[in-house]
Amino acid sequence: MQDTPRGRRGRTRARLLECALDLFEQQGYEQTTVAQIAGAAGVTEMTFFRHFSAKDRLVVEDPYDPVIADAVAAQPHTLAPLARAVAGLRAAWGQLPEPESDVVRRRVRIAAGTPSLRAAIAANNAATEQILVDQLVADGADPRSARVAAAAVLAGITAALLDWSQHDGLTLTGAVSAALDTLDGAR
Amino acid sequence: MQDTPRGRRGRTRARLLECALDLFEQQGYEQTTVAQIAGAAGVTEMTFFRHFSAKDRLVVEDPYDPVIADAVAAQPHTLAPLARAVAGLRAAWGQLPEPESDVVRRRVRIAAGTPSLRAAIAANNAATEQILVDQLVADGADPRSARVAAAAVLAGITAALLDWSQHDGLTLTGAVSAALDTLDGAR
DNA sequence: GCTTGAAATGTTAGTCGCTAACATTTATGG
DNA sequence: CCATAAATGTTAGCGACTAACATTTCAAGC
Repeated sequence: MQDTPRGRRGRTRARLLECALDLFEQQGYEQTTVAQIAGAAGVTEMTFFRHFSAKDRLVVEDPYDPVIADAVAAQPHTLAPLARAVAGLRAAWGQLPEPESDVVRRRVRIAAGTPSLRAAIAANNAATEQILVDQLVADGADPRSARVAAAAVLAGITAALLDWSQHDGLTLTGAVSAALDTLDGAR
Repeated sequence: MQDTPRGRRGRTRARLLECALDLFEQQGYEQTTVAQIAGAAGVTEMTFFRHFSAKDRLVVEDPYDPVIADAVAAQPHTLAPLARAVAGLRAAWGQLPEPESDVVRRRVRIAAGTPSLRAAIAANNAATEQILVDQLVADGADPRSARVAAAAVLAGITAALLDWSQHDGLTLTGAVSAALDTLDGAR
């Protein structure tokens, strides 16, 4: 009895999301109006904003913050901030539930081709960045280095995600893993 | 006879910028309306948009793209993508004209406290990122690694800038230099 | 079955960022 | 002094988003 869609309520949200992704893929994100999405879902513009606080929330999803802090904390404190952040994210990734690549890919693909959405993703990463910073600092890292390392790692992973979404034949996990290697200084 | 403000024209742009920064600092970016800015500068809303294509352009400035490509190209191709990007930016920074810290700090400080502006900065970095990627790839780097490295380095430097703007007693150059050290794997 | 109360949706009206089409002023320079 | 172009103004409108208030829907208790 968590938040599984039931009754008519949960359905509306799902319908809005589905209609929106369809429209975005057909005619582009910027060209699609909220009124169109609402209309396609058989609902009012007002209702749309009751389910999604903003248009970009259809594409940008909140990250898995809680797992990350723990994973970073578990890394050896002898590493430099960047290396520790990388090691932490590598560990965290293993613990995350394998996402449904289909939906994720659709969303990320749309985001990849829309500058304003890429910006929205970056803004969304701010929360995760803060968690990363807090954990690194709590483990004795210099605050300034921690912030730089956290921002760099998240941006690197995000870049890998955007790239992954546009080329078939790559696994999500593989793309992220390769990105972490690069951030670790690997060729 | 270049673009030195003269007559009444060049003054308008400067006045808009000045009034805007004042208002932003007094009441915040989001709370300040374009109409207010225009009014304070004794001009119409329409005229504002003739000088700045969007509200955020008052704060987010275009980067110094051209220098970067050359600097990256000059780095030894034996380095890994991340290391080469860091070395390139380090070299590029030395060639850039020392900016007027006052104005820069004002703008960055405003951006640091405004999520939507941080997003705008990220969007603005996209162009520079592409240049970095192109140069790294041209020098033989793997495209995927190049993208990750470029995104990471730019995000790291941006994070350092935002941090620098909020703490007195730091030099811009020092902050950037320290960020590059962190990205290089230094403690 | 009927009522009740809350959740979901609708209506209306408005703000703000931004654009377009067209008119008007202002400032040179020949 | 006049022609021409740059700079500014006017009006109208779109799209994202918000607020205040009215209405429908639906499940639970009597």
